[in-house]
Amino acid sequence: MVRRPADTVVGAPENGDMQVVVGAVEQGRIALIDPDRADEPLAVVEPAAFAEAVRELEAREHPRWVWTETRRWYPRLLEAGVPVERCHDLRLSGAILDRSTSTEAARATGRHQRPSWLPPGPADTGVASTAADAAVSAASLHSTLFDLDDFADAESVVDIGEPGGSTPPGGDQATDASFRAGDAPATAVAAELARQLALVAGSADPSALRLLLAAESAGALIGAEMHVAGLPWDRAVHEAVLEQELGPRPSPGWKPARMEALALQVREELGAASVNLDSQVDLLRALRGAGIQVDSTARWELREHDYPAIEPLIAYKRLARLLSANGWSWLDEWVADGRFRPEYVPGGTATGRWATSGGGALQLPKNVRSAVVADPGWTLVVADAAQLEPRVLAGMARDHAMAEASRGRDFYRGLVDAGVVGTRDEAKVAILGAMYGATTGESGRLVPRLARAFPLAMSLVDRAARDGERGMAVTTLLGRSSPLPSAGWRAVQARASEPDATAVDERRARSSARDWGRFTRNFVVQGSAAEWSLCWMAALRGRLAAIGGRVAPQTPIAEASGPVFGRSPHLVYFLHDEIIVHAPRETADEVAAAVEASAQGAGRLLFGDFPVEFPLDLAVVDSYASAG
DNA sequence: GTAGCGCGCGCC
DNA sequence: AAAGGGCGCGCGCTAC
Repeated sequence: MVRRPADTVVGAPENGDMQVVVGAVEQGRIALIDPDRADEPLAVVEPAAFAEAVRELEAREHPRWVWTETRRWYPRLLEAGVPVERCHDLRLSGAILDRSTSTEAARATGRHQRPSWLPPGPADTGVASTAADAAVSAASLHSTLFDLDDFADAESVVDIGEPGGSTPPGGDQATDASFRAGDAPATAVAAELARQLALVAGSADPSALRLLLAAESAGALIGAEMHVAGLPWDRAVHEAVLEQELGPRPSPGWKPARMEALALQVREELGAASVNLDSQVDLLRALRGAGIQVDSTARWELREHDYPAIEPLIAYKRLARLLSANGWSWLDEWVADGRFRPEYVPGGTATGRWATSGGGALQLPKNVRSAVVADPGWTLVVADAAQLEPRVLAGMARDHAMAEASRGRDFYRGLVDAGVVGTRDEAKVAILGAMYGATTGESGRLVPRLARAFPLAMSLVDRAARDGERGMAVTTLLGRSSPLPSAGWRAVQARASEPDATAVDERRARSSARDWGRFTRNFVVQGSAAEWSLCWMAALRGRLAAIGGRVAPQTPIAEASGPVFGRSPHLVYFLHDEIIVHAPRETADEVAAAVEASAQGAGRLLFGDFPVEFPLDLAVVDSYASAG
C-alpha cells in the first residue's frame, strides 16, 4: 500500500481542517454549521445573503464546504463572485463510497444506510440528452425528494433568530424560490457527512479514498467553474471554416451548395436519381443496386470498395457530419459572448471519466479547434499527458520493466527500443489491445509479446477481465468500483450452468461474459487514469489561483470569463487527459511550469516513489489548432 | 406527434 | 486495416 501524504493542493483532508456544512433550515433559510458544534450554527441566512456569508467564512477559515451537490450550490456562488477552495460533494462521494469494494466490510455491518434523499450519482441516473433536460430533471428531483417535510429531524436545527443578512433591493425572486424548493436540512447533511467519513475510516484504504473524494469534489468545483468561464471561441474563425468546407450558409431548409453538388455526383454514379444519402436504409439499397456489396454504410467499409461513387459519398458524409454536429446552428445554440459553455458532468461515466451534456464538448472535431482562440493579451496553455493509460497501468501493477520502457516522451518508441515489438505502430496496437481486451487480428497477435515483456501489468488487466467474467466488481487504484452486470446478464450465465443448457446457451453465456470482462479490464485502467487526471487538475487549480493572486494590475481583463476568472489564469477545457488554461500572456511561463509540476505531483500522489513518469505535450499558443 | 432505437461518427 | 474500452449527439426510421 502506498502512503499518500495529505496534500493541501489537491485538497485531501488533514487533521484540524475546518468543515462547514451547508443545509436548509426553516422558512427557506440556509444554515452554515460546524458539524462538531451543530447546535450553534456559524450563520443562518436568507438565500440572498448566502454568498456573502460564504465569502466571509472562506476568507477567514478557508474551510471544506460540505454540501449535497456542487451543481446545486456553487453556480450561485460563482455568479456572486465567490469561488471556494475546497468542498466535499456528498452526492458524488456517496456514489463512490456506496459501491466501492473498499467499503464492503463497513457497509456489510448494516450501520451505513444511504439516505433516500441523497441523489444517485451522475453515472447511475443516465445522462440527460440536453442541458434543458438536465435542468428539468434536476428541478423535479429537488421538488419531489428534497422537501423539508421529508426530514423528521429538521426541527432540531436551532433557529438563532434574525437572519445574518438582509435581502438586497431587487433581489431575484426566482433564485430565492429555487433555494426554498427544498434542500436537505443542515442536520441531515451533517449526518450524511458523518456516515461517509465513517465509511472512509473503516475502509480497506482510507488514505486512497480520502484522496479520491477530495479529487472528485475538486472536479465538481472545476466543472462548474469551467462552465462559468467558458472556452474562448472566435465565431468568425468558425464561420470561415464552415464556409471553406461547406460553402456559404444556406437558407433554412436547404443544404449547403457543396453538399448538394456531391450528392448529385453520388446519385449519378449509383444510377439512383432519388436516393436520400442521409437515410442509411435508402443508401444501403442504392449501393447494393449499383453492385457494391456492402453490409453497412460505415466509412471504413465503403473505403474497401473501389467504385466512382465512393469518394464523393465519403466526402458528402464528412460534410454532413460537420454541418449537423458543429455547423451554423451549433454556433447559434452554443456560442455566446465569445464563449462556448458546455455543461460538464464530473463523474458522469462509470469509470469516473467526465461526461458533458449538450454541445458535444468532448467531441470537438480537430477541424473546428482553430476557433478556440485566446482573448487579446491572453494565451492558451494546452497540455496533454502522453500515453497516460499504459503509464498508469505500469504504476498500478508496479511493473518496473514497463515503467522502464515508458521512460521518455514516447512510450511506443520505448517498446521498440526495448525489443518488445518491431515498429511503433505495432507497439501502439499491442498496448491498446492489452488494455481493451483484443483477441483477434494484428492486435490479438501482438498482445502475447507484451505479456512476456510485462507480466505484472498484463496479469493485472487479465485478472480484472477474469473478475468481470465471473460477475465480480473491479476497483481502480483509489477505490472506485465498477457497476455489477445486469440481472439479464446473470440470468444468461445461470442458464448456461443448468443441466439442460444447450450449446447455444453456453455460447451466449461465454460471449456475454467476455464482453463484460473486456469492460472490467478497461475499467481499472481507464478509471485509474481518470483519477490521475483529476489529481492533476485539482493540483493545477490551486496553483493557478496562487498565480492569479499575483497578477499585475495592468493585466487585460477577460470580461467574458466573468468576475472570478477575468483576471486570473483558469482552466477552460478538460478532455480526459488534456487540459487548456486561459492565461494572461505574462503568466504563460509560470502557468506552464504549474501544469508540469501538477502532473509530476499527481504521479507522486498516486504512485509514491515508484519510478513511472508522466511527460506532457505542452504548448503555449493563441489558437487550440496550433497545439499538438 | 413523440419516444425509443440503431446507425454512424466525432473525441479520448 | 480493423478491432478491443468509454462516451454524446444528430439523423432516419419504426412503433405507439
